[in-house]
Order: sequence, then C-alpha cells, then structure tokens
Amino acid sequence: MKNMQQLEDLVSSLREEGFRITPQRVAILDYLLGTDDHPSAEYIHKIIQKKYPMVSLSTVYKTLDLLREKKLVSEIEVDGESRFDAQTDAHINLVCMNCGKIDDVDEDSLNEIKNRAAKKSKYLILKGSFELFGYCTNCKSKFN
Amino acid sequence: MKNMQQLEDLVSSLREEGFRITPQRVAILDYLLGTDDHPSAEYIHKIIQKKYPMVSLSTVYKTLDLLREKKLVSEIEVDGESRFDAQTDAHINLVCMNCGKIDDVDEDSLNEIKNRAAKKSKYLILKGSFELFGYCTNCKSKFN
DNA sequence: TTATTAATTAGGAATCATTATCAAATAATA
DNA sequence: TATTATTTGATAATGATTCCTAATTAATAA
Repeated sequence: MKNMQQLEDLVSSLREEGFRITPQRVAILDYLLGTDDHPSAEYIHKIIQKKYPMVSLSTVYKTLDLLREKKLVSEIEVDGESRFDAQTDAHINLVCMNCGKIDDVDEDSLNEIKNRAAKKSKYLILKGSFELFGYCTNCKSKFN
Repeated sequence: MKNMQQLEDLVSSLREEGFRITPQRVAILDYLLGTDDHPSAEYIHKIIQKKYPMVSLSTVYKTLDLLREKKLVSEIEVDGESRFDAQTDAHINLVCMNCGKIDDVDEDSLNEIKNRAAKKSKYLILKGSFELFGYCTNCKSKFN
C-alpha cells in the first residue's frame, strides 16, 4: 500500500522534528492519507472514534493545527467551518452547495496565476485557495 | 460621481423587486460602492455608525445577506469571518496574513478555468472564490 | 395628508465552530 | 525504570453569525 509508506515517512519527519508520535496523531494522519474526502474536524473525530474511542475533539483540533503548520494537510474554509485534505499541491476545490461534498480538480495554470498576481501586486504570496461552488452530479438534478 | 449613478441604479432595482429602501440599506450599499476595502460586517457597522448612529449590527448582517443574494456584493471567508466587496466579477483576492488587507487582482483566465473544471467534473458551477495569501507590500518587510 | 399594513429594524439571546485552560496521562530519554 | 517535557481530555471561554420578537417605518391607497 502506497499510503503505508507515506504514513511512515510523515511520522518519521514529525519524530525527527521532535514531536511525539501518539496514537491519536497517527490515527488522524492515517485517516486523512487514506481518503479523498475533505472532512471537517468534527467528522474526523467521529470517524476516528470508531477505532479509537479515546480520542478527544480537542486533540483532533490540535493535531490538525500541527499538520497544517507542517504543511502535511491543507485547509479550506467553507460555510463557516474548516475542511481538511492531505492533498497539499495547488488544486481547485469543487464544493457542492447542497451536500457539502468537495472534489479536487487539477489545474495546471494555478502556479502561473500565482506568479502573475505576485508580480502585479508586489505581495509576497505564500499559499492559495481556489474554490468553485455549485452542485455535484448527485445534487444538481434536484435543482432544475 | 460614478458611484452616485451606480447607487441609484441598484436602489431602483431593489425597489422594483419589492424591497423597501431604508436609510440603513442605502448607507451600507453606498459605503460598499465607494470603497475597495473588503470590510467585515462589524467593520461596516463601525463605519456606518459614524454617520448613522442608529444602525444596528443585526441590520448590517441582514442587509449584507440581501445584497449577497441579489449578487450586488460578493463575500469571501477569511480567517473565520466574512468579508464583503462590491466588485462582483470574477477576480483574485490577495489577502495579507498580517494586517488583513485584501486587494483585488484581475485575472482573465478564471472563466476558462471554471469552464474546464465544470467539464472535467460534471458539477454545475455557480460561483468561484480565488484567494492568494501572503504579505502585502507594507507587511512583507517585517517577515524577512 | 393620513391611515393602513406588511416589511424591516434594534437589541438581545442563542448557536456553533474553534480556541484556551490546566490537571492528568504518556512518549521519549537516559 | 525513572524522569520530565509534551500531549491529551474535559470543559470553559470566545467570537462571528443567526435567531427571535416587539416596535418602527416605507410604501400604498383612501
């Protein structure tokens, strides 16, 4: 399994930086690496609890903070809540305004756009967030 | 003044749709048309109160809801709060992670990107939000 | 101009995601 | 195995936004 190796690498890199490797952290990272959902903190908590009933919501939040800071997960804000994703390369998030599903779409031009905006604006740009909102294939039939 | 005409047009269109034209609504719309800031609801409230002390924060929220629904203003979520903008055409928002300033940058390719993503994904896409985060010209010198 | 009335406002309470706090538990180390 | 600094869990605090409702008012018609 690809994710197994990926998980071990990320765990090693955290350990090398002096962070402790707790079952909670591993469980959360493991879950995020194995899904292309874009779960909220609360949803992650609900899922993780099935396997590890002793994981608290506040630990989920703190672990996500850590992973975000280490750039191991990306975060987007949708409708007043944060959603997380192990896909950290620049991409577009397609957000369904009905069911809340989020799909990733690759788009090669995002880096050029970033560079153009940086040149035009003189901002020092560190990250980007590209969202398109609408209805997914399942939901759009309900809005005719 | 360009904004005067623009304000009257928007007011007329609201009135024609059966909405009442209150001083609160006019004041908020007027302010948004005259600035390229991307104020939060609370900031709008603070500014409006200087001229009209009797405008409540809940009215600001409700007016912004209305203007957003009528697509007269656009909204982006940054750092847990909504920021508003009378610029409703597709554009990039450059967000300073230090001072919170937001600048608009035009980018012609956004519509093509939207169309490509729609085709790839089969989503029905209704709107987009493109943000780049970093440090503005004033703030970036502090982060060397 | 005034009366009517449905839409709107003000103000405060409620909500909800997130952050803060801190005592208890534990991963890393020696 | 003992030590200790980090991390966790439970809960309180925060803060933006939404909800609620009586009072106000814009629009309309007499």
